[in-house]
Amino acid sequence: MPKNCNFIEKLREAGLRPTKQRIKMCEVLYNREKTFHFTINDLVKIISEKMNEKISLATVYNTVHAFEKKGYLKEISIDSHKSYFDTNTSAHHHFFDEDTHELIDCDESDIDKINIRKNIKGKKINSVEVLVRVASDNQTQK
Amino acid sequence: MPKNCNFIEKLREAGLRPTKQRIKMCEVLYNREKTFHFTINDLVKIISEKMNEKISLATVYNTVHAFEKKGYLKEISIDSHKSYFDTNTSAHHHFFDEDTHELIDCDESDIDKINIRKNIKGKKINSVEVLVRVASDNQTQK
DNA sequence: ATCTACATTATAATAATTCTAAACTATTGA
DNA sequence: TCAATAGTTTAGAATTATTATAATGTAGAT
Repeated sequence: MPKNCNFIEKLREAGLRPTKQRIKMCEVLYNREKTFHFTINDLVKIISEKMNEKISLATVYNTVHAFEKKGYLKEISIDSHKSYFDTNTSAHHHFFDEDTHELIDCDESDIDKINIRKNIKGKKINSVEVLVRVASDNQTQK
Repeated sequence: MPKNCNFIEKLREAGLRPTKQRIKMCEVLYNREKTFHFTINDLVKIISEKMNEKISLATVYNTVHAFEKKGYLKEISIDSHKSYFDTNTSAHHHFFDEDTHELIDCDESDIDKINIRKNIKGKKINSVEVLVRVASDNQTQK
């Protein structure tokens, strides 16, 4: 399958030049079954492991932010010490595993629609997101 | 009112020595009507404005983290670029004003109880928190 | 093929936070 | 009351994450 053609298209649509580095990053981010959650560090590590050519750290930062601005990535705030990004850019909820520091997407069906009873005058709601923190249940360990 | 006695007690209860700096920080944080949301920078600024004696930046970091560990403060993740802390340490929801970068607590009554339909095996839920991002409603400006 | 605007790169700069080690202080108990 | 000691504060250094810079490289248009 000529997979890269899709990425070249995708980049062009956003007005981003399809450079070697950006296509490489698309492959890492979007050639996946499931949505992908990562930190910049994770991404640099994956790229430097998977790819033969090297990529500059600055390019990874630039490209992630360019993708974010174009709506190809979404930043998730869970932990003020780490910036997570998500390839699922729709509004959705998350589980966060406090043992492994892993993020898990929620399906629409996992959480009922949230009803907000309060209004802040002159303000409209941009998003409503739930974070469910989980950790190993030591009760079952016995 | 001998307000500081309470803070000395509060610190002792947590096994923290009631030093001048810690009592000072308690005054800034807890002599308030409403819960207080702040960044370390905010706090340093407030202390250096309100107090006559100076306090070291390292002490503010140390003390905030000590208070957090003892459950006197809670860290809130909204923005990966800023660490917010909250004097309300109970599990509760927030509005975040994207214009002013201000955090607002939700009352219990503002948001219906969240029903989580998904289970992650071997994991128990530690907390469920909602973040409602709001911004100025330009529709009404007209 | 050449030009131009945009990208990439290594490195420097900045910002936030943590570490270090010396000086200080609250508590303990003689 | 007065050391002893264990915890605390402090300034500044070190570390880490991120952004800026400026030179070089490259995609796309002519």
